Amino acid sequence: MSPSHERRPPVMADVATKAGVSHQTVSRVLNDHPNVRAETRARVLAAIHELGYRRNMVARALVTRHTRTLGVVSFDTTLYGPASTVYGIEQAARSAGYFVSMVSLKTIDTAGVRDALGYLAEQGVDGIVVVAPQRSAAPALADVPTDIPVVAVEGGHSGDVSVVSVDQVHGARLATRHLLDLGHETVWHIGGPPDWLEVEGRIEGWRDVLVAAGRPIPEPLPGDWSPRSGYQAGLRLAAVPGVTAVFVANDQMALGALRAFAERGVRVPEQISIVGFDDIPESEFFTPPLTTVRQDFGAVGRWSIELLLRQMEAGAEWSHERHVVPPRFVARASTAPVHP
Amino acid sequence: MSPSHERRPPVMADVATKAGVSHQTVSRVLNDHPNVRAETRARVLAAIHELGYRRNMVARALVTRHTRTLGVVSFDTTLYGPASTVYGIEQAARSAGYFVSMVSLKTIDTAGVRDALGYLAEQGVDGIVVVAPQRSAAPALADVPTDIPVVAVEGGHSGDVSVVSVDQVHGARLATRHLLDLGHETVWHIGGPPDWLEVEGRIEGWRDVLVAAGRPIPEPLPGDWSPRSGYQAGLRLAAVPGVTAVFVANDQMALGALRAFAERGVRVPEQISIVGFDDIPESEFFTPPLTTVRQDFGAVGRWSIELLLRQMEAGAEWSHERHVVPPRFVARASTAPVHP
DNA sequence: GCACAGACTGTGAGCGCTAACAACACCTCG
DNA sequence: CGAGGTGTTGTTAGCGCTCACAGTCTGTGC
Repeated sequence: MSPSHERRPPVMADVATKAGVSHQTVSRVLNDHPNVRAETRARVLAAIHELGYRRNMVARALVTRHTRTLGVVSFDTTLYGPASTVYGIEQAARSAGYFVSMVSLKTIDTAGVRDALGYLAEQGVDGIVVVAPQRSAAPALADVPTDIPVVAVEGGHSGDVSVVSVDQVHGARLATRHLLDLGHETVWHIGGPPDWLEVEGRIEGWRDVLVAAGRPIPEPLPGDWSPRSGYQAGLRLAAVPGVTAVFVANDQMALGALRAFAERGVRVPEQISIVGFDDIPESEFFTPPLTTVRQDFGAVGRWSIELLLRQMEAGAEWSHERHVVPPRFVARASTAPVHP
Repeated sequence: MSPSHERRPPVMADVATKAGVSHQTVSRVLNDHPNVRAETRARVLAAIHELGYRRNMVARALVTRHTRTLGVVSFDTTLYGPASTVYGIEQAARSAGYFVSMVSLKTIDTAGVRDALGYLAEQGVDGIVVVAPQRSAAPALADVPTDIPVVAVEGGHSGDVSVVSVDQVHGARLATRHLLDLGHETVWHIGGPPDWLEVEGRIEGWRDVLVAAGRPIPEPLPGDWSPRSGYQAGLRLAAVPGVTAVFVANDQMALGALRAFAERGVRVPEQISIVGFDDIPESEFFTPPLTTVRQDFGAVGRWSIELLLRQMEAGAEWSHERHVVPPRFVARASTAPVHP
């Protein structure tokens, strides 16, 4: 009831009074303005400490017109890839002095992305990173509020935004070529969910190599990134005679396939060679340790912030940039020369 | 140069002018105030649409004194547990109409947590969830700014904050008892990093059951959650004669141990039984599929928001609450009766 | 001794919004 | 028919901060 009871946190004016200066001088101390006498600064600092004063960034943002907050829109941050990317983004943002406001979408559709961007814009974020690897996210990026910089991660080539991505095609080529080099006649493929751009890139690279080598191109098996879908595809593959090499679109599905083969008594790599994609921390300890293609998600996160900050500095006269992070082939024990 | 060139986004006053009303009426429309004539509302809405107006939430927050943003402090969101928890938090927060501002710490020390809390407080978040499973995080929670509600996930009993956690002790008991029930003389343990509260809980539960059954208590082997550390511990265990059952503090280390045993020619579960903890999506497809204890991270996330919101509503006269999420034992193929 | 630069500090306005109150129209009812 | 609601709108005053500008107080050079 009594207003004295619910005492409000101290504001700049309180500090000023206590230190015997004007609120403006307090502001100068807080913003490291050069023209403040050392003795005055000390007095202000003491008052701040004594009162437990904390600057109200909301009021500051209202006048400076920037919040030092970046928005991140992502999809299922439970998956290792997005989680690592977002982690990289967050670290890079914070070391550049920015906060991160997260929106994780349950499903990626144009409306969802559009809404998320709208919310973030209302919040006044200074820039946005969209980790939206699905094709259907692209249209939403097209009509983003023009006054706020956006970087897409693994996004489409939707003209108007900067993009950071891993060279999926190249990664798939490395995997496929490795298998052909081991003497396999052809390579089967377990793919990811259809709408994903990465999935298309991996199929493209895989197909390229087979075509160039004049090998038969088996129909890719469908998957959804989950170990279970890899397991089911593996079961089907185990029943197909003559399969000796499989390129799987991610490590988790590769794990499922490994399990399926183990159950069917198909020995890896003696009878079938498997290559995954991602190089999750577990892959090295699969049975057998998985040969795979590493994506440097941390680098993707860092680069997305790098491009975003550049774009924020440049302002309007900014030409959109594209950065490609190279994948790296990691040979382990799940592949072997074809046994005659 | 010309100020007309860089046109500012429209503000409430622009909408008001266009609709021929006062800015206050626009505000009323935006806030769903009942007392606005339908015809007026329509005119305002039209003006908003036409101008592409978006409310400035920063200005709004300055006067309402809340931002509709929740802060989340977490540790290494690359790990499955924290990632899933944070995901659950984010979803629950958003469906309650809140944004989430993330801070992921690289290392958890008191200073780091304190800083993170300070930053978030400056940002004006309405509440904070701290996913800080280490003992060293507790002191920082003690001196959190008193005016802002905080919920700790897997945190210590640091008196002053609400806590959501999984019953680690119970989970460990389930795992250990299962192994004893299968006829194993005793159960070895590969533990997590020392500072973690969960680690202590799991050791406690494991030891309890062994003590109650009057079994010998082997020295726990150290680990750091990584598959590699599990692998190394597994290698050491494979060299110890008479080991028939191991309870591993998480699934990733269990994977490493599985790998170590495979390399040493120790068959699982025929010669050694293994139980993990967490039930990550991969566990079901390990070789062999891992018997483990499931933690419902999604529920943890949802509950933490639930408690936080309650606390925010209650305000000062709030007594701190504790919610415990039960773990669930999941039997699979990595355990078997001891072979005589 | 006075003009003048330079260092330091204070004053006023305003960012875009909401809350509180005032004002007005229109109705109802004794 | 005037007192008193009730619905609808406008006016004013901040929220806590920074920016632009105006002082004040030195010290320096001629």
